[in-house]
Amino acid sequence: MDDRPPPSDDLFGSTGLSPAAAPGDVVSVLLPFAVAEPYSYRVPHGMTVAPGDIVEVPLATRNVVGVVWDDGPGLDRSSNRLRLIATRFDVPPLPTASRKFVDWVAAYTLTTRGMVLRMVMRAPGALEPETARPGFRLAGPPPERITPARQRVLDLAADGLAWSKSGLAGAAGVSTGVVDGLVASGTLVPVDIPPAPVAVAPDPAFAVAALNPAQAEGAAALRAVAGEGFSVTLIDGVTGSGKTEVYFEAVAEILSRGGQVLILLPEIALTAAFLDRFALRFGQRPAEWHSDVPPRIRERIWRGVADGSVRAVVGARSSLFLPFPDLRLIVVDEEHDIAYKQDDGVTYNARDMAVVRGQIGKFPVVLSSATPSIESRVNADQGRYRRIVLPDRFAGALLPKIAAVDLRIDQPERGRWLAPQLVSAVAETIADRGQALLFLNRRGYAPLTLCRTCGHRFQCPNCATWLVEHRFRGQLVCHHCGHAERRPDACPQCGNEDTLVACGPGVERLAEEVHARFPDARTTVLSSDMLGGVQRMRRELKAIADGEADIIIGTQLVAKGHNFPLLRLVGVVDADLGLAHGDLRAAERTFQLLSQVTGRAGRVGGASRALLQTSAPDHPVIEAIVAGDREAFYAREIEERRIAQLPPFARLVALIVTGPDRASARAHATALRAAAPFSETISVFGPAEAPLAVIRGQHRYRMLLHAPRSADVQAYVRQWLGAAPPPRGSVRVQVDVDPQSFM
DNA sequence: AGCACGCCGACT
DNA sequence: GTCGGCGTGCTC
Repeated sequence: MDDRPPPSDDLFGSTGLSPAAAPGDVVSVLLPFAVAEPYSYRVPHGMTVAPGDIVEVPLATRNVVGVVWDDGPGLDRSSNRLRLIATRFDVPPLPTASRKFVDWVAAYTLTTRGMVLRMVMRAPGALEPETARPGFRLAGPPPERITPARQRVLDLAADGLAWSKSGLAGAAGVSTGVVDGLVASGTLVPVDIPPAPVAVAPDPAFAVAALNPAQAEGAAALRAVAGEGFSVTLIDGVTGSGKTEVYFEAVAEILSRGGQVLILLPEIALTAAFLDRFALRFGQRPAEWHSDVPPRIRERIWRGVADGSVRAVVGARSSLFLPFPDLRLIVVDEEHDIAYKQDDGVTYNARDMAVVRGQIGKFPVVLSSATPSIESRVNADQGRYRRIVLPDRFAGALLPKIAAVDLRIDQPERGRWLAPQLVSAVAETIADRGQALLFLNRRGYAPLTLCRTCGHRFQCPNCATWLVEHRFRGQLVCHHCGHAERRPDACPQCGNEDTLVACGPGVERLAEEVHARFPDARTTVLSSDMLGGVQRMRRELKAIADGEADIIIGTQLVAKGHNFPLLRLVGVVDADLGLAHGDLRAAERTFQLLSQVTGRAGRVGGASRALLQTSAPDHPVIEAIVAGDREAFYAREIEERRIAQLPPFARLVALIVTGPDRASARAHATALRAAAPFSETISVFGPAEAPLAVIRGQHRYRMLLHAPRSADVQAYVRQWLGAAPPPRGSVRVQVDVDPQSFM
């Protein structure tokens, strides 16, 4: 996102304060699913409603939850057939800012407002009043017969507080029958236990951090903008420079003024450690919001956010849609991360939408990254965003020395993946009691399995992809749809045994080589498909931090935020991996990933180094990483984007046509292309079969729309889709505004 | 989102 | 010959 116009009221029609609607009046109600527009309902006797009120309305044969919207009545057919609102929930109304945000996101992403509202209404139970838990309190006369068990219960209940039955029995070491007996005798009386608060207000003064001069300057700048309406600030500092401490000061400022804050993180896996870090600074954990939070807790957080009692939320991109009545700051951590752009039914980029939410709510937005996205960097360079640069590593930690290993000269042996130079570096490091990290962004054992006799390759039955061998599990797995099959002993095509060969390396295969080369080293493999889930992962990370491993082998996830204090060497096994396909952001992503993973080394004390195995040591991305010259990378990449008129110097929209067979997808894509309106400035490319031609049995064709920054691409696409024949059968058209990838 | 309506395989 | 699979379409 960049300089596109701020959300303006005329985008949504009437947004002025609508008066409460009285019985007999007709109001618009937006429903949380893919209906195009709000429906009209009549307000029944004895009820008044206003925009934002959450209501239950009849729809066909059942009742559904919806939100009274700001639109005027939209139905022109005889209004005496309108149905009545069934109930109005006794919960705070959805704030005006949230409603404007829903409208804006829908208009920008070209989805229906209902689909966006669905992302707001993701805690259905939150609308019911919170049920108090039944409990008991000491109040009545002592029982006629006193026993040792009864006495223990009474001693505990003497505090006069409300106890749950099981809690009281458990603490007294008796069965719940003893408690029942005391209830029967009237000694204990039933009371409601009020629900525990889902999050305690953080204390902005709990543990104020000691900041270095650069951090202090940044923190002061952020505190200054904290009350000044909308702005965007990019905190740009290398890994370990203390960006979090700086934006925590902005968080503290807002908390001390009584506002709500939201911190977005790209990955759920990172939140646990982050919550602890937040608690160290603010004395309390913030509320946590992502898809793995259990439904009960989700409901309570949703309610707490809506009533203003939850003051700080840390969450995934979906937390942008929580019903904050008084949000005054959003921080987007690791703002460059592509995890912010995804499909939750609506294709949106949470970083960009956070900026929009700030514009609507008139509060500051902070973007933080060691490797900012090209978009954010350009916005900062052109003065649209404030930029805070943190140049140094904190507490004297040094940046690692980085060198390339030229695989054309220093070749690994056949069937091996580590070049002699990297092998000796690992040997030296572990001999010296340091840890070595080998990074390979490929899960499993081998990315392709083929038959040496007949050439058969194992392909996914649902996708146009090769199956990846996972040897520990004995399976061949598709990384796109999850299809898994047992790895056979014989080739399914020619029937020959012992003829299947694995091609290329994955982390499992790399581990095999490491075990062979360093049989005495303690080796750990970290991969997102690791058995044992989050718990196991947390244990492994702690074990590594405690020095219980010598060599760590990992995929992408080791690059992200985890701190390995003993790490002395990072080896990137295939630095060229991300540069292979001609994606728009291939160079940017590779730069970011390599910066992050090499930044794992030497965070605290001690000399450290990183080695990048590459067949293209003179590639600009590799050169920039080796030279430690971020600015060279940014300057060059920004200039290339400008010359090629690619984002952020132009706008792109992808249209993806999917169908159950190649012919139907292709036919509709062709028909759609023919309907594209003529434009002097907007060009449409394609359709072409997508690089991933089939996913989950869906055949895919892509078109790409290219427009100048000033163009209203949404209006163009809306007109285009309106002019095109509607897709028939199970053909679908997916619109992706600002696509991140061309796959 | 649900729920009904509508056209093609395995059963009492 | 029916029961029912879920593909498609509609709900103020």
